[in-house]
Amino acid sequence: MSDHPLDAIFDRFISSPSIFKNHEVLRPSHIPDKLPHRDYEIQFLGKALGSALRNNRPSNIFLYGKTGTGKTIVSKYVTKYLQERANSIGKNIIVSLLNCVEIDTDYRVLARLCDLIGEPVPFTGLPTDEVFQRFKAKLDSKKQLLIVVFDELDKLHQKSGDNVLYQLTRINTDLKKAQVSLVCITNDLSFKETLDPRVRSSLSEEELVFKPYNSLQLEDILAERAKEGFHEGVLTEGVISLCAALAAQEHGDARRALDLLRVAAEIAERENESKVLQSHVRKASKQIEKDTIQEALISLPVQTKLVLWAVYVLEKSTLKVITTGDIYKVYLELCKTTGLDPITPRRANSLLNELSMLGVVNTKVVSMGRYGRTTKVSLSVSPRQTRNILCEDFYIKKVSDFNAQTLLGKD
DNA sequence: TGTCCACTGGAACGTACGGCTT
DNA sequence: AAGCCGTACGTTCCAGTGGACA
Repeated sequence: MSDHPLDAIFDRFISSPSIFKNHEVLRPSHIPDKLPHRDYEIQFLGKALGSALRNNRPSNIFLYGKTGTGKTIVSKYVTKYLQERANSIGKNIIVSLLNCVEIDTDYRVLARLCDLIGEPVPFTGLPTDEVFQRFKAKLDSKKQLLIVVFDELDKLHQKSGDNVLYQLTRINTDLKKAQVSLVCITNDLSFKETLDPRVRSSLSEEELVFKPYNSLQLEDILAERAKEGFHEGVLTEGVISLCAALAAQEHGDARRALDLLRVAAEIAERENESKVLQSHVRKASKQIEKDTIQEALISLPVQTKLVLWAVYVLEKSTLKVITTGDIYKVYLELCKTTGLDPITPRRANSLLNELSMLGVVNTKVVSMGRYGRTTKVSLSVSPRQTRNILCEDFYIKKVSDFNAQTLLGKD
């Protein structure tokens, strides 16, 4: 017991005090008591939803703003307190926050809402219409207000259209006891134009745009959280402002700023330092970028990985410009070697577009006149990292030393 | 000025699967 | 057991297109 190989490491955790006082406070999901620089937004939403306490159905609300501008947290902040106050006077308000990145079909939206009001439904098997009927019946079984917050609504709309939105905006005419209000959040400013006009007008009875934070405002936000999150004096001079400045470069994203600060402190702790230094923040910045890419790549389906590998292989070749045609040629060869059934060019093209959405590759549609119209593709993440991550895959391993040169030479 | 390449990207459809209702 | 339903992944078909070249 005295000479366990982990003793040295574990002892360090026991003996030296943690940098963190409360780790949770530094997560973007935490809702603090104060939200600096969002007073107006909080008041606005509070006024809009407050009418619920007076038995009126609140207007439907549209919230715009880029990522990390506080849309989600302000919504949570306001609805949480609204629920508390409603409970204290015996009113029944249910709030459902739906993240449309995960809940991206009509069926899933309704299934989630059903779960919430105590009408569990299977995750597949029922007609969507049936789920809606059940939801409506259960909801109307007593007097209550349901506030549905659609976070990143554009993702739901993109995949499944506005069917469910239409139904939900109309539902109040059918309900006798219960009422439904909608809060829609999106970071796509032009999104509203793509909605069905009927849905659009009833969804945006009220509207609010969240402006990005500037560097100073981000500092305030970080300072506020740091008070609770860290022991006193562990953040050295300039750490907070560096986090703020780095995040402000990326359109004033508060989530990013918080992540930077938290990860920087984690790195400091791992390095057995008692204080967080600016160098830790820089390391954190690199680390976060790396993690994001890794997460995106590792979970890709095999076919997508193979298409990406084709891009990688071509990037390594002497070719100056990579087009979809070349990628497909290489892809077919990769399929031969790995023994996988190839997908069609059409499908490969879709996968390439998905990779572009993820920010893994750059794509640009170009016309080469006589020589047709195609898409120029390039890797937008480090090739070395792409290789390291993809080569963990069973199939990619088989083609890890594939050389595009011979193939291109033949043509 | 018109042609025509090498695709792009929308739409409809097919298949496999888990899981429901009757 | 039969008949649906939603989801994921893929195919087939094909009209549309930007711009270098004859």
